[in-house]
Amino acid sequence: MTSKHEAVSPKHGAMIPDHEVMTSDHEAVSRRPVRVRFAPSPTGKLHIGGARTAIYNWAFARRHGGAFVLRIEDTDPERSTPENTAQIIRSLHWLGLDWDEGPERGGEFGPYLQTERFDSYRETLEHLKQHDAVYPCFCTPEELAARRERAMTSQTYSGYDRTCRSIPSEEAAVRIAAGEAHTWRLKVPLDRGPVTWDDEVFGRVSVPADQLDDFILMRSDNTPTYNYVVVIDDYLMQISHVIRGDDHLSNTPKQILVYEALGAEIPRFAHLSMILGGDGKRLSKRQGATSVELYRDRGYLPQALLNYLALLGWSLDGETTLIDAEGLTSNFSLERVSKNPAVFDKAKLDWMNSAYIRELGAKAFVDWLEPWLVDWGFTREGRVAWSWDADADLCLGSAERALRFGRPASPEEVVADVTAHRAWYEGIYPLVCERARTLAEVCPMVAFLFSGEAVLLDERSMEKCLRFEGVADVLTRVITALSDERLIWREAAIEAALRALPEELGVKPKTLFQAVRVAVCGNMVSPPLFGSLELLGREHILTRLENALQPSSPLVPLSQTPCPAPVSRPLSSGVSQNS
RNA sequence: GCCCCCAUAGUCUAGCGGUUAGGACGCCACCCUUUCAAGGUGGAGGUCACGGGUUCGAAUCCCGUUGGGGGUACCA
Repeated sequence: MTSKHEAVSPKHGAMIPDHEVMTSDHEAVSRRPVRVRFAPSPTGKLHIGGARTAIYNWAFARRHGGAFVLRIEDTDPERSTPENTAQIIRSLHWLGLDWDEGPERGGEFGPYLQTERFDSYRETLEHLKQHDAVYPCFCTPEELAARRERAMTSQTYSGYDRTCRSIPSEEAAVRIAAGEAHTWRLKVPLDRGPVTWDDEVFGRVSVPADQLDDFILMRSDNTPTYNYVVVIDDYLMQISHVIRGDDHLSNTPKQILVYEALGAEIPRFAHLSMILGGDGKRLSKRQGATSVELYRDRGYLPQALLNYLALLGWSLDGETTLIDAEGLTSNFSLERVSKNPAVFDKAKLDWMNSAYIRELGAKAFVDWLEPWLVDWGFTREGRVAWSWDADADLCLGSAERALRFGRPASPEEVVADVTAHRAWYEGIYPLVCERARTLAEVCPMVAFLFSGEAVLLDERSMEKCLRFEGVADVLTRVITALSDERLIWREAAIEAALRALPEELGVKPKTLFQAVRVAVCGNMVSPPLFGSLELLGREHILTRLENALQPSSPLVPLSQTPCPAPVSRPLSSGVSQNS
């Protein structure tokens, strides 16, 4: 770094005259090898905004054949945990992102945990001391706070007043030697004009010189501050483009000053506007789900979340709404990143997720569904029944209102069943693929397939579809038709066998089919009837139809004592989506 | 207080001096239909935040105002 000290002009940005040229994507990547990083601090789970930042970095790196680095900013010992780091990495993997360098993976610019890089920060500080770019400050936090408050009320505050900057270096050395507590501050050049850079997203940004503060690089406990370490790391890791949240926009001029003090080449900056909640405020836990993990647990597919987040603040052409990882990595550009803060719209995510479910295919669908089947304890043996309370909306998939009866299968039993009857489970896909918006909705939608010979009948549905003059005749005739040994138990054949009946019985098709639907599925809203009949099997169908003939016992002969609904998946993490 | 940034229908966006302001989600209607969906067709919804300029012509360029966001820490 010493050799570069004189090499770079402090007015780095001024060398390129034309604003347009600077913001063009081509120019942005032609300067040096593309190396970008995502640098979360492990103080919580991967936030939806962080995920988008990661996606943009990743897509940018892949698009330009550059390197994508994962760096963990764990310098805050109070809030950082290894568990959070592991969790963030898991979420990034789940989203389908991969990186070239990072913790666990390694790389030639490591280590990638900031807590393992303290030596670099101290070494660099020595370098800055030698170049007279920093000075020790003996002001105590209390003094600083008092002065700040005073200046603030007189409306003149613009950073540290530089009291200690005028202390002669000999005197400072003596005080340090005597053990006096001190921090190290950046000596901002007094004759420095405004700090200006050309942001890849925001364009030219300029901050007046008098706002530039001699901020602290090294605390009195000899630990470095964020605005210092981020520069050292980006510099040492040879990051070419810093793509990050717009909450760092105001930090950028400070950081540029550190680059200049170092004589280091200044990377390109691209700031991403915030993601807001429905109330127009910054997305926070109060407004609903904010972590990637929570979306996974709510039944969203990573492809859908990736797609949604990618388009929340970036557009390919203003027309494209569905774009996969491949499309993203071959088309992403910072030029088309929006400056506007974006409101997170769950309804659009839901739509997108349903679009991806429709494209999943039966095989992949079962893979995704298996954990949910485990949570609900569903096996073909059919020992569980579900019901929804009468006030629940008559729509598919309202798991929160579910009551469970019977004895759910153990996870091992479920997995074994899915493995043994793969084809049968794949048969669920066509029943739900055009109906389910999330994986979480699937199990309640097809619960009637897992209660064996019986099903819980919804009161309102019985009222509407099963209580009419002649219902017994209708169901009896259906039973006869379906009992026919010659009937091949396939969807098409079942349909053919039943199609003729309404006319024969002199009832409307709807009357007959809805009666069968309620008797078999327990509800007047259900997946397609004939496919459901095929999957359930002739025996159970006939039993259920006969049960429906008994007006006195509309409910199943299963235990009618509810047992607790599953908690690990659909109802996990309890935060309600009230936005 | 001071500094920086932003502003196109409820939401995400296209637009980069001349368009009937385009697309998507959501919403409404109709078609399809045994339910719910999906699909198809059509529709409502924008004084392009407001006010001044520049220009023959402004959503687009400039200046104010308002509103929102961020920063202003020995947090990151």
